[in-house]
Amino acid sequence: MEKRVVIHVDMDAFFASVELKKRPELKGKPLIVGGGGDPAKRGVVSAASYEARKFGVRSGMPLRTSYRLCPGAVFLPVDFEAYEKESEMFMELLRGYTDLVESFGLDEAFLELRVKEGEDRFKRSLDCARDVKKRVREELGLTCSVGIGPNKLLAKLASEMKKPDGFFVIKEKDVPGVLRNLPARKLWGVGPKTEKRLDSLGIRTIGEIAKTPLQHLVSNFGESFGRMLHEYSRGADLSPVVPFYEPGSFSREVTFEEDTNDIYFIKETLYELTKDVTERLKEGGYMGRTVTVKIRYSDFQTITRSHTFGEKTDSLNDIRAVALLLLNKVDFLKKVRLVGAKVANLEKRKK
DNA sequence: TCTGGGGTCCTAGGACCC
DNA sequence: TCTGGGGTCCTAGGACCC
Repeated sequence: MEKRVVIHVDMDAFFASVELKKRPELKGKPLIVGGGGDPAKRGVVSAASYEARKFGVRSGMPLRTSYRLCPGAVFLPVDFEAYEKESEMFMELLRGYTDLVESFGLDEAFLELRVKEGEDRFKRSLDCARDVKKRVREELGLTCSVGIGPNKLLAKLASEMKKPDGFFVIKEKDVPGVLRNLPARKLWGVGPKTEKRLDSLGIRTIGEIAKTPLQHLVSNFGESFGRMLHEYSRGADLSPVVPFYEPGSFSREVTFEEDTNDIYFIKETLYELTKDVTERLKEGGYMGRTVTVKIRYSDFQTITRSHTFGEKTDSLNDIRAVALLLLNKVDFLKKVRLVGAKVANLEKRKK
């Protein structure tokens, strides 16, 4: 019998660190990457250097807010191409250790190692993880945090523990001690909403979730999510490391610089978005069946309208025509801040 | 001070079929 | 007048991840 061990590698402040490689003279300064790089305009923080984080800047926060917290920061626009290039080198480096590498976004990956019965599971993973950190530093000039565990859930939790430049191992026997006092929010799948709902039930830590009877979780959170909370809070996770997923959808959306009720402008924008999505469809050799149009109003209310074709398609004409029909089903009593287009239900085109 | 963009998965209700 | 039970597909919305 083989056993597995999972390593999670998480690049530190990835976008910001790549920018520092491009502009070493900015080293030591607070650096905020987001949107078009103009903190007076709409956008959110994609990454902040640790110097900027000292001021309370966090990724996901509005750029304007980050400017208020840290007006002395250097603001830079997102340069996806640069990060994708760097990410590809990172993933390639990791694939040198095993075929079982699952990328998770541009800056994270899971590695799975298989070890024989009797062999110390963690010994080999420790050597591997140390080597990864060393080579990421030497060959990419970047630092990363690494976590090791018996599964993805615990490996990811471990890499979180000692950021930045961290290294941490969670074994099964450590689970009660390490997880017990962590806030519930740290658990995979627990976001702001679930955190609040748990709190209202008097549950604040992962240990408290683990002590809650399964039936109680299921009746409050549903069969699927309730069971998930029950298992994750005990450190249990059987999900495999999967090197490649077929995509399920392609989408593009834009937030306008200013809210608008100019229907022609919205239509024109939607046209461009469907064009982009269709191009990606064709490039990847996919066809889709479901087209969805998304509208976000100025009050942030977000609605979607979708249509499913009887046959899959990658025709710009079909997709555009349906997108416009769907747009007719939404009302424009309020101004619009975002419009989006998505094609889902993808299937690989037959050659 | 407002709140990006690209994804995944889940739920609930209705239509439709057997 | 009363009207099941199960399965599948579709739509719309929401939570969460990076």
